[in-house]
Amino acid sequence: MNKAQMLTNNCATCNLKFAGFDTMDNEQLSVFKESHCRVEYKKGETIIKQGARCSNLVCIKSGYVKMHVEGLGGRSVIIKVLKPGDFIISPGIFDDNRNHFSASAITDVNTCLISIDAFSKVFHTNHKFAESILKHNHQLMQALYHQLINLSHKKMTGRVADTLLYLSGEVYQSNVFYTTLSRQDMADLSSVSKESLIRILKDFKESGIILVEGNQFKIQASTTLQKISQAG
Amino acid sequence: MNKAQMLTNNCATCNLKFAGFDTMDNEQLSVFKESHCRVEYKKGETIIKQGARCSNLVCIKSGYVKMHVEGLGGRSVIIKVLKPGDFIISPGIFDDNRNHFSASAITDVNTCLISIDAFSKVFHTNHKFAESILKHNHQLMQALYHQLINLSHKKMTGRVADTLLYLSGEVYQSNVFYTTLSRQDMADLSSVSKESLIRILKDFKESGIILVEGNQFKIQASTTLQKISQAG
DNA sequence: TTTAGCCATTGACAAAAATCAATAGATTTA
DNA sequence: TAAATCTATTGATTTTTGTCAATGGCTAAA
Repeated sequence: MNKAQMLTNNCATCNLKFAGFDTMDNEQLSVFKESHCRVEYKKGETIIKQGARCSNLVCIKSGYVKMHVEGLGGRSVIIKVLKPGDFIISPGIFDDNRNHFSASAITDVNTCLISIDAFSKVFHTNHKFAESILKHNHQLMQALYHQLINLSHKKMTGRVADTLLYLSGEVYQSNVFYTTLSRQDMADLSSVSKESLIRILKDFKESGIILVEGNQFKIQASTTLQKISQAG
Repeated sequence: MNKAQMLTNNCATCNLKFAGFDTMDNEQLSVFKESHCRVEYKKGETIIKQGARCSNLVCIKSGYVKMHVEGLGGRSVIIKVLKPGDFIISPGIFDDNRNHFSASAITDVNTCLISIDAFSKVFHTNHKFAESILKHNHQLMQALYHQLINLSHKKMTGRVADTLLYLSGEVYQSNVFYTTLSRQDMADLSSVSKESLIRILKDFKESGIILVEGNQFKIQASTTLQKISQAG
C-alpha cells in the first residue's frame, strides 16, 4: 500500500478489499464516505473493547490487529490476527449492541471507521451487500468451528504447529516472517501456557523444523508441521 | 405443541418461533410454503452431514437435535443441542455451499425443510428478514466465543458444570430433565473423555449438587454449579 | 432363552500440561 | 548510567486429564 492510496478519502477508489464494496452504487458509497473517519492507533492500543457499545465497522488500512476474547482471571484467547484489507463487524450490531470481543493493535495501525448507521443503511438497501456480509460472517464461523476442534482434540504440539502455519500461511503470507506478537500472544493463540509454547518452539527449532531468533521466524519444514498438526 | 399445530401446512400460521417470520409478507410466506417439505427423522439419523452440499434451511417442529463438528479420529465436538422452534442455517449457504457441521436426531424429530432457493429469494427481497438472519448468526457466534473461552481456560469440572447448566437452563428449561444424550454425547459437549465425565457426575452426585439416575437428572444446587463454572 | 454387543462404571496407570521458582536479557525510566 | 520493569527462558514439581483394562448391566438379535 503506498501513501497516496492510504490517504485516499474516497470510498469509491479505496484499495480495501472490503467484501461488498463492489456491490455498492455511488449513492451507497457516498453514505460510507460521509460517515467515515480515519483513525490511527499506536501499538498496544485497544481498538474495540469487549463489553462496550459497538459503534463502528472497522477497516484496517495498514498494520496488524489481534482479535481476542477476554475470559476469567485476566486470561484471553486470540481468535484471529487481522491484516491490512481485513475488517471487523462486531457481532452485536443487530443484537445487543455490545462488543463480544476486543481488538488491539499489535503494530501501529491505520483504520477507517464506518458508522453503524451508515452500515445499517446500506445493509438494508443493498441485498448483495447484505449477502456478502452474511458470507463474511459464515467464513468467520467456519474458522471458529475449526478452532474448536483444534482445542478439544489436539495436544499442544499440534496446536502450536497450527499457530505457526496460520501465521505464515494466512497472516504474513510468507515462510519467513517477523511478528510483533509476544510469546504470551502466541500462547493465547494456541491456548497453551507461555512456558509450554516456548518449550515447543525450542523443540521445533532443535528438530530443524523452524528457525527462530527472537521474533523472526522461518518455517523450514512446513510439511512436517502439517503432519504434526494433523496427527493432533 | 399439539398435533393440529404440528401438522399445519401453512407457513402463515406456523407456530415456529422462526426469527424473521413476522417480517414476511404473504407473498414471501407463500414462497416458503411452496418450497417446504415435512420430513420425519428417527432417533440417531443424520439430518445434516458435514462436507455434503447444503440444500435446506431446517426448522425443528418437534424433537431434539445435536449439532456437532466432526474432527480427527472419529471424535467430535457438540456445539449446541437444538429444541423445538430452533432452526439451522448452514454457514455454507452463500459461500462454498457445503455443510461445515453435522446435525443428528437425538430423539425422533419432525422437521420442516425450506429450500435454499426460497430462503435466498426472501433474503434478497426482505431486508428485515436479512437483518434477523444476521442477528441469528451473531448470536450463534457469541455462543461459540463463549465455548472457546470455556475450553481454553476452564478445567473439566467447570466445563461439566457448564454442560449441566446449559442442558437445564437452555435446552430442557427445567431443573429436572430426562436427556437422550448418551454419556459420550455429554462428554463431547464438555470436551472431556467419557470416563472423566462419568467421574465428575459421580462427584457432583456424592456432593449432593445433582441427582442422577441413568439419564434422569435433577439440579439440586444450581448456585454451587455456577460457582464451579465461574471458578474455572 | 441365550448369545452377542453396546453402554456405563470403576480402578490403576501413564501421559500431558500447568504452575512455581529462579535466572537471564532486554528495554524503559529516573 | 543505574535502577526498575517487563519479557523470555529453563528446570523442577504437581496437577490434571486421558488411556487401558476389567466388569456389570441392559438390550437386541438369533
